[in-house]
Amino acid sequence: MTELRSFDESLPMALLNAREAAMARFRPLLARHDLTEQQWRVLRALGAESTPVDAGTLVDSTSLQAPSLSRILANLSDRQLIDRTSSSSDQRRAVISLSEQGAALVAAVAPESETIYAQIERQFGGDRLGHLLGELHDLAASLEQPAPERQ
Amino acid sequence: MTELRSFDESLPMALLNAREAAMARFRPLLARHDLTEQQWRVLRALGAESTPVDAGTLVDSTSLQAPSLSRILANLSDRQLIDRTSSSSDQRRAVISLSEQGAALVAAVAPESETIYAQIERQFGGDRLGHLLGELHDLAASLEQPAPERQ
DNA sequence: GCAAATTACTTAACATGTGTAATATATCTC
DNA sequence: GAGATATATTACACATGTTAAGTAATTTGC
Repeated sequence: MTELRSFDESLPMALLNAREAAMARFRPLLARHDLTEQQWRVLRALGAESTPVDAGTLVDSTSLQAPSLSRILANLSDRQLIDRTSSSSDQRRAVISLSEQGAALVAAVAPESETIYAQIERQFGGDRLGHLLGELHDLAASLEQPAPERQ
Repeated sequence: MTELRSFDESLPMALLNAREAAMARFRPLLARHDLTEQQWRVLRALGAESTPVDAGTLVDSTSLQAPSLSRILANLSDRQLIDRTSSSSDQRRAVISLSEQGAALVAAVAPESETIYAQIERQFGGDRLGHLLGELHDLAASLEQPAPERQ
């Protein structure tokens, strides 16, 4: 009989717990600004771009599903945090950018977010955290490769 | 002006992406057995216990909220995957254990899960993965400590 | 140049989950 | 026994995942 590995040895559970613990630090900040995690992911992604992006790009960079993103964009647009137009060369494409208000919100959240991040680095160790980040990226990259056939 | 750290440097995003990548490997397995991630977390937690547990214990071990757990238990109970009684010594306490069917389901999923896990270890390196798990546990542990006051 | 296929995005519908608050019900404390 | 506390469930409002269908714009093949 195959023994199932314990909770502690489960990679998905370890990742979930670590993320939960990290988000617990950030969630109050987002709540103060009436933002869900996903809404913040979108605003953050937009803030990272120097030029307006289309919805497909956002789907990729935020790891959200297209229907979820549509709803979130509608919400952010209602709140006037983003501007939406359509590409002149391809009118199917939505072109999205931070509005002035949206940019101001990102600018307001950023320093608080960095403060929290600095706390985490002090507690866990900056170098150690940097190394962990690298490992997480590598792990995600190898997992995105198809599983090799067993020889 | 505070520059927001890029997506790549964000710990929550890195954890989310890594978890997504990992779950992508496991999700088809769960789907074949008509289980959501959370339902599986509960069954797995129950499978790990040698004795029946109460709902509060499950809340802790699965990182689910009590109301979510209640609904999930109702669902699993409808599907006869768990048995629920109440403690004779304290009738507020729900006493939950895997049913015979539930144990059979866990036993059916376990070997497939281990196969997937072994693939991940082959791709990423077993030692490296073990070390990463340790770091994730440590990170979660330090994050669960209250943030120290800045000196 | 036009019908058919494709692409990009949106909308709908449904199930599930989160988060907070309110509600039994049982137990404990005085 | 009255009131406080603990355990679990229920209720509600909302966000998200997922699948499917819909709309409009563009490209392709003839």
